[in-house]
Amino acid sequence: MSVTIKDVAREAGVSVATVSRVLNGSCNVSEESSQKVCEAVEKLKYSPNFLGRNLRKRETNVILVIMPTSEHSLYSKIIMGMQKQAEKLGYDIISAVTGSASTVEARQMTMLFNRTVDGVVLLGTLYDAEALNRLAQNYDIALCCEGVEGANVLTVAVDDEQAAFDAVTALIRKGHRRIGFVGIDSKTAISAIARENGYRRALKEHGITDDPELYYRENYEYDCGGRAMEYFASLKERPSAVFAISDLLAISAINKARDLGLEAGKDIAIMGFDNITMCDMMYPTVSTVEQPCEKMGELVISKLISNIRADIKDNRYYTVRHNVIMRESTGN
Amino acid sequence: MSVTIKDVAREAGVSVATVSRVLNGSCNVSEESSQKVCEAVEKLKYSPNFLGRNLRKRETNVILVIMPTSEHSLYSKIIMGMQKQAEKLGYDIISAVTGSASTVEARQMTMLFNRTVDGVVLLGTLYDAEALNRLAQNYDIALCCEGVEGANVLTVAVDDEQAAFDAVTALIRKGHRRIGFVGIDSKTAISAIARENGYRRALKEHGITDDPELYYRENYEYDCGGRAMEYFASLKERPSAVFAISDLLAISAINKARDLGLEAGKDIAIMGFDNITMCDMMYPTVSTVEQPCEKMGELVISKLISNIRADIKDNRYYTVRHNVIMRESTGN
DNA sequence: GTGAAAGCGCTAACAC
DNA sequence: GTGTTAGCGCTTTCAC
Repeated sequence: MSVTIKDVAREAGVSVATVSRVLNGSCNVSEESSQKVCEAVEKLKYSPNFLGRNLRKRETNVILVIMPTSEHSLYSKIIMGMQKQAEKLGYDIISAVTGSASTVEARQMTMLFNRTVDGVVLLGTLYDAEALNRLAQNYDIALCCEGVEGANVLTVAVDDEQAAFDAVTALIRKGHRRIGFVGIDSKTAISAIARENGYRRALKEHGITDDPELYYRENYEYDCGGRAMEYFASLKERPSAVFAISDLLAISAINKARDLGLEAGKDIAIMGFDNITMCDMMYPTVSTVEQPCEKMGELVISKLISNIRADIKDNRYYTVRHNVIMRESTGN
Repeated sequence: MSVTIKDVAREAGVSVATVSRVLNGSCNVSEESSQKVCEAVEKLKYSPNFLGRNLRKRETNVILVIMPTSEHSLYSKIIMGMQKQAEKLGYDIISAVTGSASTVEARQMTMLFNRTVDGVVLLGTLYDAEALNRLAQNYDIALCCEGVEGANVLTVAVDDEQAAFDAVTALIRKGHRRIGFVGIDSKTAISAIARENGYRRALKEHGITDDPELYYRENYEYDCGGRAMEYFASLKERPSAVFAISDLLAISAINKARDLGLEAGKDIAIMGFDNITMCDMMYPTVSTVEQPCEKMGELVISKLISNIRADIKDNRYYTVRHNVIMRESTGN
């Protein structure tokens, strides 16, 4: 039923080797043969079976991106960057979503183990450092956006600590001295911890005392931002500003603040992190820290493909430059 | 370097056939052999090469989802539904993003032609009916969310005409008689056209004259919603309500209305379509038409997999039930 | 219950 | 410049 290289060879009156040569752009083939093969391909509507080709060549030229959710504009933008770079280098990018389930992630990783793809980039992962290090010995993997403490694996991310420091410093420069922190209750979320450290360092370097009362930690779910705001509003001395480690949390906080009669940007300054697309569509627009998504995507793909092709693997941690963006939610 | 089935066979002291049987759960294998094979697999950390397996079996058990953008919560949710159903049926879902470039879409489709995947579902496509019909003769494809006029291809979507009718009727029931329409300037976007038709029928059935002045058509870009609102506001007799065929357009319109001193839900009612996640996070929250995303994903995967396995293909157009959701942007 | 061997579609080494 | 052929890793018939 399916037309194979043999059929093309027969139709063109040449051997399969010649057909293969034409298809793969080998120079050692006469103009005439080439012509005949092309006609046969056309006539039979032949499309080479890549299972055969990939099996033989032991490569697929496909990279799989695994992410917890596709409903995050940050990831979408990073993937666009990956795609751009991959195309230049002759690779295809496909993606899969785990829904933050480690079983699903593991299942998707089998595409790497069973050689269906040449490499994987993990946009946030549930694997721990030990597992990643073991994997990296036999396979080409990379982390993007979110590193893992102790993992000696190719990683591309912003300097979360410095980025948070810069964001909180921007709030301090606007005169805020009492700044609430909305974070994550986790020992493993390395970016969340780094952002918290950046917050703390900003306070310290500006001589502001670190008040344990001003921390709210839960998880990345939307509603947590609102709960944080409720908590802050309940304080006898409520903060004049809030730094949330994700835009979604910041947006939730902004909305809850309004319910409580506080207008973000006027009564309270609120700052997020990531610069998701929504930030610009909100009322008020959301101040935040931008990650250079496209650049991150391009970089991680370049490096990963180098690894795929090389014998010695580059397992460095690449830091890309962030950018604090001030919008309406922090006033003015 | 890579460990193969032969290595396992040697290690276990059995033939490759037996190893294969164990791996594929065949019953015709002794407890003892099975045990030995499992130990060898464990010891060698063997993972079967699916290129070999898939080549031999002529199937991959992978379905590719191609979409214009991954930055659309509608798509994310549909894919979650697909994944759920695919897992039940022993398939994996991978996805790829075209960025609305037909060249990219075509390239991604080659994964289907070259047998890297068993089937494709298109979440909106740039192919025309003729091309789709030709493709469907040789390959298993399905459309989801957005049908194509004249394409005899398995499709799952809401009844856009009826959904728009219901949405506009809801506005009319709230007392609006002058309702602006924000749509798309296209002859091929079947869902956009259907939604426009639904708008028109709602007016007609409620005895409202169809005023050509109340149409604004451009494209799906965010800013178009704002431009529509500027246009409506410039009218001598501006509409008291606006129906946009996408939530993004509605949100853009809401924001622009505010800039113009009009509060959505009070001074003007604004309604969207899709029920993207953002609707609930906006101020005001956005009234809209919900598509049953998860259900659509499950259905299209079930049907597509049936087609993959069957000789005669089901190319019907399946309609799923929508749901009008009234929130703050339409008042009360 | 098990093994030998053919063959899935392709590429590439080798011979001419 | 071209053809023959081995073999990528796997499943599956067939024979025992």
